[in-house]
Amino acid sequence: MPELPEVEVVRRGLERWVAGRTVAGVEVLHPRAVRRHPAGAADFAARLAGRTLGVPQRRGKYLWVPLDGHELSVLGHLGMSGQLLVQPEGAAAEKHLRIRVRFADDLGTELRFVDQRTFGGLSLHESAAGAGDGLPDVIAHIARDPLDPLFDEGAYHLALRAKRSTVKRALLDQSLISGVGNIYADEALWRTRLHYERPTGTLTRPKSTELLGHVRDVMNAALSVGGTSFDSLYVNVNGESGYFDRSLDAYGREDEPCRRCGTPIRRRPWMNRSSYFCPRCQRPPRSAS
DNA sequence: CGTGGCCCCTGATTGC
DNA sequence: TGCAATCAGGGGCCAC
Repeated sequence: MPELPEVEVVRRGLERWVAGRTVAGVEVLHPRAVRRHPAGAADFAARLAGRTLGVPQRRGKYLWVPLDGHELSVLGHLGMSGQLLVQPEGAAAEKHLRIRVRFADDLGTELRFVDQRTFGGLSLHESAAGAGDGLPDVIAHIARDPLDPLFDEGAYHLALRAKRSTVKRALLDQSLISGVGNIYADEALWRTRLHYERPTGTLTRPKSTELLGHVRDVMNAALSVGGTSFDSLYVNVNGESGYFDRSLDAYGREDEPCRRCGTPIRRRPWMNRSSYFCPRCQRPPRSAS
């Protein structure tokens, strides 16, 4: 489940259902699910067993759970199709169940990492130097996300202007601003009336500020209704869908009328994905088609 | 060095 | 019905 709002929904679910619990045993059912764990599946399982889970944290689309002592954290990324589910111990295995975490208590539930496309995974990492929240060292280069109180807006604007790139690429650059993916990038650009290929160097400070405001607004709105779910692939830890798909203005609305001007929304192939935009509200820059 | 292109994987859907 | 092509909320890696 991809972008910031969906990952935050999962983080909250983990905080409620697994924080404070002690791991009894771990089963890795697919090696790709722990490929970011350098020492391999057996080491991952062995080092997690017996540890107590702290309060889950998130930066952008990454989430991590500090272990007791806080020198080590479980890092998770959902990729395109990953799910973290809290299931009854006896529930039938999901088709794409990759990792199972059993607990040493009698609550009767376990944590499952389910991932159809195996782009996501779990791994164990040391905490970055000076990070009190157990931030794993391997994601120290990921920028703070726009909902983080410590997000440095001034530095963000400067870095954005310095890029020799286009605005949507910059929004998706997780080292510049994290948590934004294809859906919320298109939504924020629509709200700001910006074309996705607008060169970053031509953005004025007010326009850049407006775009950032829309990124925050659309993410907060999505978060308040449980995120965006088109299908059962994108659910919270209890398997429930969010409702923000009903509120999307651009993403997935090809040929449907723009809610501002009625012009049909267009879809263009872009970076092995798609960009959705209103051809009237979001005029392309001179150099682009 | 940044930047852009390609690849990793499985499954649903569409078109011939 | 069958098969190929296309597409999907991500990011790492590697040529330029």
